[in-house]
This record gives sequence, structure tokens and C-alpha cells, in this order.
Amino acid sequence: MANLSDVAAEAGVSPAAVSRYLNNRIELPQATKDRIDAAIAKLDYRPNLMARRLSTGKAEAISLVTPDIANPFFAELAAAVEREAHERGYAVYISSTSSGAGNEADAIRRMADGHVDGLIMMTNRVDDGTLASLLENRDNVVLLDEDIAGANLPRVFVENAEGAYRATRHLIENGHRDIALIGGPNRLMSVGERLEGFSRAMAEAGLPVPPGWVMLGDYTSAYGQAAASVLLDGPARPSAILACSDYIAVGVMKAVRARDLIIPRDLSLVGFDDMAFAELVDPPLTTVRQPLGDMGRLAVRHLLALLEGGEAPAETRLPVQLISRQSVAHPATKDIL
Amino acid sequence: MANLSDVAAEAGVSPAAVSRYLNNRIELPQATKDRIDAAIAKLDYRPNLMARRLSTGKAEAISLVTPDIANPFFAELAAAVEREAHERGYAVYISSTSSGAGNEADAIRRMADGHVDGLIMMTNRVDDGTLASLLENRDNVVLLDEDIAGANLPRVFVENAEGAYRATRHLIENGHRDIALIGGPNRLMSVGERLEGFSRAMAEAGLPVPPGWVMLGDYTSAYGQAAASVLLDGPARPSAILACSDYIAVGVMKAVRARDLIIPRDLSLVGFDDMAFAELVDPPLTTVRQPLGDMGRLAVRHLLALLEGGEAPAETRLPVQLISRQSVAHPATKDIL
DNA sequence: TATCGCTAGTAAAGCGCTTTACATGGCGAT
DNA sequence: ATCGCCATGTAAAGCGCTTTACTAGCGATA
Repeated sequence: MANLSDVAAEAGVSPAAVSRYLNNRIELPQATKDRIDAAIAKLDYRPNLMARRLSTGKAEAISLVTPDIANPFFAELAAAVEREAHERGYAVYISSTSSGAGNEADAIRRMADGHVDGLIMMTNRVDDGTLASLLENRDNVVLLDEDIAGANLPRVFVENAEGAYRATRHLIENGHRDIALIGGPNRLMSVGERLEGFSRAMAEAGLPVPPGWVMLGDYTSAYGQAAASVLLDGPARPSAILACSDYIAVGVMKAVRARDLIIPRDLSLVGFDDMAFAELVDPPLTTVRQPLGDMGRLAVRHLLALLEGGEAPAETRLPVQLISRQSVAHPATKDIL
Repeated sequence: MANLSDVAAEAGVSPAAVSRYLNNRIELPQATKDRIDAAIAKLDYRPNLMARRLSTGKAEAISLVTPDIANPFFAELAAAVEREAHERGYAVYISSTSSGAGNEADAIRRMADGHVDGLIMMTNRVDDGTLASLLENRDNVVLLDEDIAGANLPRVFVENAEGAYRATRHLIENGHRDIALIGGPNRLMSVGERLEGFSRAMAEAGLPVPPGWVMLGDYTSAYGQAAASVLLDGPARPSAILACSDYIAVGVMKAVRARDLIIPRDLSLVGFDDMAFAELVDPPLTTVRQPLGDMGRLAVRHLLALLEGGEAPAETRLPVQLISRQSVAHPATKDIL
């Protein structure tokens, strides 16, 4: 495989000239440029990345830390990050931490090893301070989707509160007054914000939220099913449930089905995320769409801005969108019957 | 950041000694080893990967080419590949080609640039010969999940025919005689094999497969819905459908629902893949599980064997498993009624 | 005594690139 | 005739590691 010197020799110039030409660090007369170009083409020269990186100290790569790449939510975010990074000439290492704290820390250390230039960090756990301290004062990290409390880093989030607010309004506008919320892990930023949007909508409409009708646990279908079971078997049954993730919503659906009830006839349901399966379930799920593509893209842009010595906004909020399908209807007016 | 020489100086030995010690290429008395270890700890030394790579010419990284990382099927494969590769000390670059032929070729070229040592290739298209010619004679590529005709490379596949055979048997054993198949792209290896397993089971049972009851198109829900619509609206309606992917199966479900029919009462359905959503849909889908974890793991092992100068089996077939849920029942015995 | 062989290392080249500082030649201005 | 300067490059060091060849010292052996 040809190297820089080969090209230089072929073109009759010095290696330095070729290098500088390729990096736009020198002005050369057209004739010389042509000779170099010809030499490159003739020898099928491709720069050795390892050498360039050793020389410049830049890896031209970023790392994407995700809790679980097998989860389509993160996978789609990853796909967007990948696309944007490639376009900008960066490679991306995806590490899937399986929500293991140690793995997350490892990924961060690997970055410190010069493996990569920067990091886009996604997490779905509440940090105990370890990550925050590992990340503080870094100028090459951006947080995506979820916060790490105490880490003062550029963040790219969605309008969680607004999403939940709109979802709740949607239910209220459909005549619901008895609405429960099932959310993810307590103390996770997104959960808190969604709860706040929910509460605000309810308060504005003058609707009470009975104790026990806000259930916080996990972003999983299993938790959704468990929580919905409690709600459905309780003394007073809500007429609608706002699930803080589509996975939770699917769990709710299972619980509903197990009781021979029908959505939306007996219970209206709104999810969050608009995962691919949301329109595949029965009935197709009304949900709040997150702009996964934009999120990934923006995270990359902000990170690269940082890497190039620039600044990134401390916090970016992306708008969400209510996708209306068929899991919401007017509540059965039992009292009328 | 400390480098090799710093460590050597601190330990009072030469850089070469430290390097060779760290790479197990020298026997040193315990006292010396201790001094080096102490120096490393004291200086918090971490080898510079770029330098090592330039020096050895190995990237210690592999590339994973996937059609679409946002598709959970590939994402889970990717997660498995990641895990195994990391354990073996390799980093992995995932490239998501969005099924674009150019992107796949790009990923292959990037490997040639010394970016990575080897490649695990997944595709979901029928190659026109481009990929095959780009890949032929390479000794650092393994194919995963799907074949590229003409590329003579180590392959890791599942027992497609056997899976379809068992799924079909399952339907037959449940009393079905009128079974249709909806498959992915014609000429794709997995499709051909699944069709073969299906045909074999039908032939063995002496059951005819009417013309038009084998529909080949795409591994998508949209195609499943379209194909099922044709089948359901046809003159004779099958009592069961074997879908060659869970996405197809979900499409079938939609078509069924649109006609106010009920699975499994009016139609039995078996999918393929056992994607995460298979147990979330209604009814939970009986399907053929592919051992995604094993597939990824094995592909990595075979690739690393290749990279280390060894051999890899030309073809490995992993067993599949029928997961019985609730989308299959005895056919309605209309004639009896 | 000369030689051998072993232990415990070392010196230095090289991987392929980037980059800083410097060189050369020609030309216009003085 | 000289000076300075711009255009057009070049020389060489350095990035941090690996690796090949070699060596100093020393006890044992012939």
C-alpha cells in the first residue's frame, strides 16, 4: 500500500508538500497540484488514519454511550448520531452499557485514553454521583435525552413537560376527568418533567389527582402491566391513563386485556415516545412523538462544536408532537346508562 | 499524560523493557516488575492506542455493517457483537447502511483503509455482484444472518429451513390444511430456505399449496398487510399463515383486524424472529426464535480467529426454536357447523 | 585461561503522518 | 547592482509505541 512518501516521490515533491496540500495548508500552483493528484490516483493512495491520528492527537471519532442498543429507542437515536457523525467525518463507537454503572464508567475512561475525542452520553438510571464526578469539567461531552444531575454539560432534551401536558389536555378534551399517570423511575429528570406537565394540565382543568394515581417505577412494559393492574383493580377506576413510555403503555394494554376490557371503550390510553411498534399494537396507540432524528443530529453538532473549540448551548429543548391514533375515546358515561 | 518513557524513567529501566513487559515479551525478575508496576500506578499511565496501532499495524477494532441499526433485529445482533468483541479487547464500529448499496461499499473500503482489522457483514438486500466482488478473497470478513451470493466467506446463519419446517408442522399438527406463506424478498437466501422448509412440511403431509399462496415481497409489516389482504379477500381463504418475519406477521394482524376477523379464531398465524414485540402484540405471537446472542457471539469469534491467522468454519448453522404463544388454534370447522 | 551460555536488560530504527522553521530562486523596486 | 520579498516549496523533528538486534556482566565449564 502506497504511503505519503511514495506519492511525493511520484509527484516529484517532498512529503511535506503533499501532506500540506492534502490538508489545505499550502498554496500550490495548479501544475503541482495536478501532479500530486495524478500520483495519488495512480498509486491509489489512502492516508493511514493511525498515523494521522498519532500525529495530530485527534481520533476523529466519538463515542456514543447508550444503556441498551437493543432497545429501539436508543437504537434509533444511535442511528441518527451515526449518520450525522459520518457526514462530518467522524467515526462513532457505540457502547452499550446494559445499564451497568461500571460499563458507563469504563466507556468514559476509554475516552480519556484518547480512544475517541468526545462523548455523547445517554443514560436511563439515576446517577449516584459517580458519573457526575467522572464527567464534571469535561469539555468534550454532551448529554442526550436524560440528565445526569450535577454534571454541568451541554444537554439535548425534549420538551417532556410540554409533551405530557399536551397528552393530558388531549384526554381532558376527550371528556376524561379521572386520569392516572404511570411513569418511569422516580427522580429521573424526564419522569419528573412529564409528571409536572401532567399535573399542570390537571390543575388547570380543575381536576383532582387522587392519591395513588401517580405511579412511578420503570419505563418497562412489565411495570406498566403491574401498575395498571393496581389501578384497574382499585376501588375507583380511572377512565384514562397517561403512560410515560410506549413500553409502559403496552404493559397497560396487557393488564386491560387480561380483565376483558377494551381500549379505548373502557379505558383511554396515551403513550410516550412513538416507538415503531406504537402503530402496530391493537389498538394503534395515541402517543407523544420524540424527534429522535433531530435529537441525535443536534447532539453530534453540539459535540463537534465543542471539539472544534467552540461553544455549545447549555441546554436545547426539542419539541414533541402528539400523534393521535385510536387508543383514546370519550369515556363510557356509566352514570347516564 | 504520562507515556512509556516516563514510566521507564520512573522505574529506572528502558522504554523497551516496559513495552516488552507490558506485552509479555520478556521475562523480568520480580523486583523489576514491581518497580514498573509501581511506576505505572504512580503516573496513572495508559498506553496510547494510536501509537500502538501505528506501530503494530493493527487497529484492534472491527466493523459491523448493518442495514439498519434502528431495526431491533439488527440492533440486538449488534449488541451481541459489541459485547463479545469488547470482551476480546476489540472495539467495534457499527455502520448503518440504510440498505444503501453505496454505503455498504463505503464501509468495506473503510476497512481497507486500515480503519479496522475486519468486518462482520449483515445485509438484507440481494447483491448485484458488487459486494461479492468487493469481498472476494478477503480473509477478514464474516457474513452474518444473510448470504451474499458468490462471496466465498465464513458464514453464520440460522437453520432457516428447519425453523419454517417446524412452524409449518406446528400448524399442521393443530389441524390446519390450508396454509399460506408470506415471505421476504425473492432470491434472498433466508427466504428461499424458509420457503423450502415450508414446502417440505406441506409435501410430507400431503397438503397442496395452491398457486398464489406463496407470496414473496418484503420483510416489512406493510408488505405483510398487503399480502394478507390479497389472501383474505381471495376466493379460498387459508386457515393459517406462516409469516417469514414478525414484522410481516404484524402486518397480517392489521389486515385481519381490518376485516373484523380474530386471530386465532379465524386465522392462525406464526411469525419468525421472535422480536421483542412478538409477545406484546395481541394475541401474543407464536413465532420462531432466532438465537441472536449466539449469532453475534459466534460471528465475532470466527472473525477474530481469522484475524489471528486461524481458520473459521465455512458455514455455521444455529438452531432456532418454536415459541408457542396464542396466535395458533385449531381451524374453525365451518363444514361441521 | 578462554569460552560458553544465561540473565537482564538496552539502543535504535521504524510505523506514516504533521508541522515548524527554514531555504531557494526570481523579480520588481531602488 | 543590490535589496527585499513573494512564491514555492523543503528538512527534520516528533507523535508514542514496538521490535529486532545486540550487549554487559557473571558464573560455570573445558
